[in-house]
Amino acid sequence: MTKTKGAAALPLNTIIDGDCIEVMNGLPEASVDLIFADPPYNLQLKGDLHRPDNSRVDAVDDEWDQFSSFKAYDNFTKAWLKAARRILKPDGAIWVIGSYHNIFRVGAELQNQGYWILNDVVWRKSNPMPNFRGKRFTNAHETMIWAGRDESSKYTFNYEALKALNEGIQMRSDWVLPICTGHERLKDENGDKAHPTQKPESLLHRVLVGATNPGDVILDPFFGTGTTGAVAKMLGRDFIGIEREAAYRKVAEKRIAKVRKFDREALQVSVSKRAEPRVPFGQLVERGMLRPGEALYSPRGQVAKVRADGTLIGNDVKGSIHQVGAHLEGAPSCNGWTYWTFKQDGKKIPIDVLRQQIRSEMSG
Amino acid sequence: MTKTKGAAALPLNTIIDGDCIEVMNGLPEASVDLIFADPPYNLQLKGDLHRPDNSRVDAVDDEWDQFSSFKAYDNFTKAWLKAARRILKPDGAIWVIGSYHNIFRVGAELQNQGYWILNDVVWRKSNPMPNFRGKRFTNAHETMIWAGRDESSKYTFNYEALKALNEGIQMRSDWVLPICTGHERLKDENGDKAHPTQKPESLLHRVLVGATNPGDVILDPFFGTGTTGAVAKMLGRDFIGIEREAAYRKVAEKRIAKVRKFDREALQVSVSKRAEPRVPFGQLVERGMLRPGEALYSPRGQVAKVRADGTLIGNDVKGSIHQVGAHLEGAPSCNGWTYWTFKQDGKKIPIDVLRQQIRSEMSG
DNA sequence: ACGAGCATTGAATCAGCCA
DNA sequence: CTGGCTGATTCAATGCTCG
Repeated sequence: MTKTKGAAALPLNTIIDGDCIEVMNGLPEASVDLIFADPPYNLQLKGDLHRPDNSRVDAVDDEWDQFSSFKAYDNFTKAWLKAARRILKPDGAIWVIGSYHNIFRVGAELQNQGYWILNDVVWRKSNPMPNFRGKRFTNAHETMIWAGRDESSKYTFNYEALKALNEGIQMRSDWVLPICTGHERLKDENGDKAHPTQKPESLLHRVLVGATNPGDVILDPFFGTGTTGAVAKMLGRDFIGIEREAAYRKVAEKRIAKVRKFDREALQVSVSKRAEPRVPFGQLVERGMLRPGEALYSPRGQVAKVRADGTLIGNDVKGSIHQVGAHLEGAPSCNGWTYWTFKQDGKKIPIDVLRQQIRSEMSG
Repeated sequence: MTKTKGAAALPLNTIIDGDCIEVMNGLPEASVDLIFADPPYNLQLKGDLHRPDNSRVDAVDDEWDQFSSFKAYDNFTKAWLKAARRILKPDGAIWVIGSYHNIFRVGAELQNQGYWILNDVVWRKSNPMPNFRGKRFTNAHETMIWAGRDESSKYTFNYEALKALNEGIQMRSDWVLPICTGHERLKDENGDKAHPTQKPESLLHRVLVGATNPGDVILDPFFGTGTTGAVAKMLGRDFIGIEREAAYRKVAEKRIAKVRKFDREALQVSVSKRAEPRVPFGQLVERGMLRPGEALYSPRGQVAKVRADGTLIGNDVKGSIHQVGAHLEGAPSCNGWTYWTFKQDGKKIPIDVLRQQIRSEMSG
């Protein structure tokens, strides 16, 4: 399955073999909604990371050796973050997960390149491995950085859905979730774990429900055994995976083939009022739900009169329902919809009820 | 009180007026056991922020937190970390606290200079300020980096003391502690907060109990109102504070003068009570214990379907497990946990069983 | 004295559309 | 691109007032 964007096609729901930087550079720019990346953490640079050159002086002391290693890791980080940024849509965003070994370097480079950090999110593991030697704190968390492509990116954030996931309380930057074990943990032919750092599907579920919409394209440049792809498929999103190791690709293919998408009704999530159509106050007057000259009441009993053009006049102040409300309260702003009430059969009813009435007519 | 180290004297238990870099450069090298630093975060705030009730948030807009660019902030960070490293004993260590605005840059520079990161420790705030506009996750944590002066530093780590503080369980890298409020929060003559970012004593208590011994010398280059000094004195450690602002120094002096060593009451502050952890229903969905689209059954056999955000839809009503249950019963409220069952092997099982399962994982 | 209820507050990179 | 207007949005804890 592919989507065309200008001349180039987007290889949706496939796992691409290759180096993620080269592959991303071959994709059309501004074509991806979200990137989720779980880059290598290790600084013991094996063959897979881009070495700067072989100019390492002999008999370097530890400090220089560290510096050269960090330098190589930084070059690698710079390169893939740059390639990632090019293919992100202007309103796209990125998530990167890491530990203290690498996350500070990744975070600094994100900022250097102009990504705009939105939150750092702590994955607090409910069942971490203990520190056996008792020399440090149990390493019980990993850090994710969530950043928009630019400071001005209008990133996707499904606030209400996340609040619902958390039973009505807004979602915090620390998430308590167990590590990936049991049946979810993929095994190879020998019964050993197929990948050393397989992420739990619960983690990706929360990321994708919160930061994407159905039909969005999610790219994972370090696909591994495909947790991102599996959860994207479940949630009715499209994915693009990039992975160089044939063994991981094979496991991921098989895994994702088995996944079934949740049914459409189940994929609907709670939406914010912001997503609902705007109804101008004037429409209530035009429709005769409120009549010119009719009185509206503030919470403290002040009165304003409705005018034919949908403005109010009260206390010598004329203006919109919001402006007059703000003036009466001496507040910088005011939501007139929830501020004003009108009288019906002697009872005071919020004008927002009338707006809801119009909205339900529009949708139904 | 001073200690002599070679020729130079160490100004113990005093607050030094001046720029922290210059002052540290004037201290003898390799003379300090621990540094605790709470540097400016470089918040880069733009306009005003109001709460939904229209009250204005008192932002951290102090002059000392302003930097012209990341480059300027990096130069500042480089300079003070270098000065700090020089005065640390070979087996000394440093703690730095920050948020996503600055901590990645600090962490990368620590690594660049040869400090050896031991843990990143997450301070999870039990009572953070919410995200008022619903545009991001509640910023509910700050990050501390704990690093040895060198890779080879034999740093102090009081494993057993921390385990005791944690009711017999190994201390993890995430600490749940409240922010500094109430009587602990220092006020100026006008009754306003004396410092915009005063840290709680419980935080410093845990750091100092875990990473120093009685008699150790702890230096804080951004002393502020002196939480580090106050807790050091309580715990029988020596401190050196550096602070440029006369107003902060004055408050800190007065505060520390009042502190008595081994204040029992203060010790108890850090021991947290364990309540039964709250488990949101959404977590059952994220973790795959219940799948979106799956049916739940009411006692009278009515059916509702689970959605991806942990809400239910049944009989055209959407909402939490509690709300939909209450609606079906025509009741004002309903405990969804005991109300709903799911089917497993043909048998109906209360969803509360799944919650218990999660709780036992969390505590075990 | 005690409890209910209301006001206050905290390291915050906190809007989006249309003219 | 700017300016102006609409209108969406909060959790935990402390301390004070009032009955």
